[in-house]
Amino acid sequence: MKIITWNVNSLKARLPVVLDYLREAKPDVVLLQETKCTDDSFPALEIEALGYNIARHGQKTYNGVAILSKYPLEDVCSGLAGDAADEQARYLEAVISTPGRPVRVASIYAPNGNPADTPKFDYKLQWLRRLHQHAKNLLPDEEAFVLGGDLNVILSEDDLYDPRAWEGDALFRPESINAMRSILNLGLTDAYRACHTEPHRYTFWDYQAGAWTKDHGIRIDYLLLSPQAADRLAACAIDKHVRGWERPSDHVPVWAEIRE
DNA sequence: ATGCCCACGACACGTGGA
Repeated sequence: MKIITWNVNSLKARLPVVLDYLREAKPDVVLLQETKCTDDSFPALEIEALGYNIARHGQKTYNGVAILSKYPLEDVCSGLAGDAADEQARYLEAVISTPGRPVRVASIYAPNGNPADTPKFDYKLQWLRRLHQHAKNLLPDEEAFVLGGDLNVILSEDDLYDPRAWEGDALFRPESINAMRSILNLGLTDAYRACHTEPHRYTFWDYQAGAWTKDHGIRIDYLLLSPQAADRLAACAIDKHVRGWERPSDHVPVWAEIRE
């Protein structure tokens, strides 16, 4: 089963690129972030025409996550537990019902958190703590699960082009790194790092300052696997070439192949 | 040292992204 995660930075603005990519990559499951559209205005027909079932959790203008699947979606649940007052559409979970072994997946859009001396940063850290708690609650069920998305955390200096450029940024603050490490330390596997050790492989390049042509990127999009999913991991890669397409997202897709 | 670019909402530029 080929599962991809992709922050599209507006599904409506990106629809031609998304459809081209789905036709090229033929993923079974797609975890989308920053759809930036309400559930009513989600461009479902064009995506369903390619054979996908859709679960969506959107809001106007900001955030928004969705799951596309060639297999039926079951047990769909929107919103991250731990704060009933949180109205930002950043988490959607479902079970992919295959003829073989099912896989639980989540599409995750963690808060950016900048500027780091404001309540936005506190919200980011609190949100990551809630994600930690939720992952901890899932693990005893011993299911294969894949938490995929834009975690908005740069884990190490191997995952960015220039540490000085990111010093003090909410994506690279020690508190953010520690919050994400504590999630990994529950026993989750960073699928890309399980398959590739070479440094400086990125998933995001800023639109500004020629970041793409200079390869000034960061790695902030992840597929985090439960032990039962990691046992079935066959391959993982970053589809970097998509960043060079016409009107691209600033993020590119990351995919993993999970044996059925 | 800072902004560069892009998307959105609803027309002008402010907000948010990372």
